[in-house]
Amino acid sequence: MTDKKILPIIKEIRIKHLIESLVCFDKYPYDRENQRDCVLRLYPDTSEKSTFRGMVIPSLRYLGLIIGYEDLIKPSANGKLVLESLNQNNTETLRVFRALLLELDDNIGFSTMLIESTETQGFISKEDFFKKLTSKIGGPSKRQIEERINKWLGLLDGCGLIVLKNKGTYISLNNNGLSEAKRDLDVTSKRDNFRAILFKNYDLLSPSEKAGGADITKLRELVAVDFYNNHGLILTEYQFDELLRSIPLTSNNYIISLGLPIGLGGIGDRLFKHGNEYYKTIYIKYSKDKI
DNA sequence: CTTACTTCATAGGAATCAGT
DNA sequence: ACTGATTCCTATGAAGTAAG
Repeated sequence: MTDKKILPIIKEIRIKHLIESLVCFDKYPYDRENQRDCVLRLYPDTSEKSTFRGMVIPSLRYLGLIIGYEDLIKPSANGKLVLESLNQNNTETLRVFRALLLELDDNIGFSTMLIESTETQGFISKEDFFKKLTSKIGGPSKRQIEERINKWLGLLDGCGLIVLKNKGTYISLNNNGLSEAKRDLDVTSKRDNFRAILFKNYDLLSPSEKAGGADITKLRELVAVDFYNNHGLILTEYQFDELLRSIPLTSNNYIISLGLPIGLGGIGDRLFKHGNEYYKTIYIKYSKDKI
């Protein structure tokens, strides 16, 4: 039984292009035509098929920055974090990118392997690293596997988690970036505030947004942005789900009920897994509302 | 008109290509 | 050999169509 990881191919790894494209998806949510035209302006003299569909959409989706398909594409909550960081400065945007990327990377284990590989010399040659990886990364062909690894390393380099030296033939860790990202991904500092911030943002929703239960997708976004703007903390979607699962659904003060997707209702949303079920909406009832 | 089947068009992702 | 762009493949679903 092979437990080889399948590493997706990320065609577009230039952070600048990724971010500017993401801005397009944010500027025109659920408006494919304008999203396309906006993105194509970033790639002059290229076709929709090659850049918009061939590069930008798959890349942003793999990176978890957009959700939905076809006419229902918009930024994810993680994508919103990146977009919010644009109000700050470039350093800050890279910080958000690093944290999100390191979280994704944990599924593949690059950084873990790199930490092990570089502890004696401080670096590892790309050749040696490839040898280490080929037994762990699956793919259709050697060349494809190498391209995927190279793209991923390029991303890690571009956001400051690693440093590619000597034209990329040597890899070393960017210890500052890596430790900052690890701190940013530490969930303990977020645990205490989570319930209060969740409830606060739930309460802020309009009655129509709460009718029939509030969209968990929407709350993920609001809560993450609140954590970021008001506390400087990076709460990823994964962490939101983890924390939401960790709070009791009933207490003396409130009752939380989760709603299943109805019909096609879940399309364009990332559903919330709790137990063995996937939920779309959340409804909170406070005990002071009791009749 | 409805139904059951076929064809067509499109999107997304995988793989390959081309200029430097 | 790299980097950026293009082409290829396949699933999905819309549109078309002919028989009942």
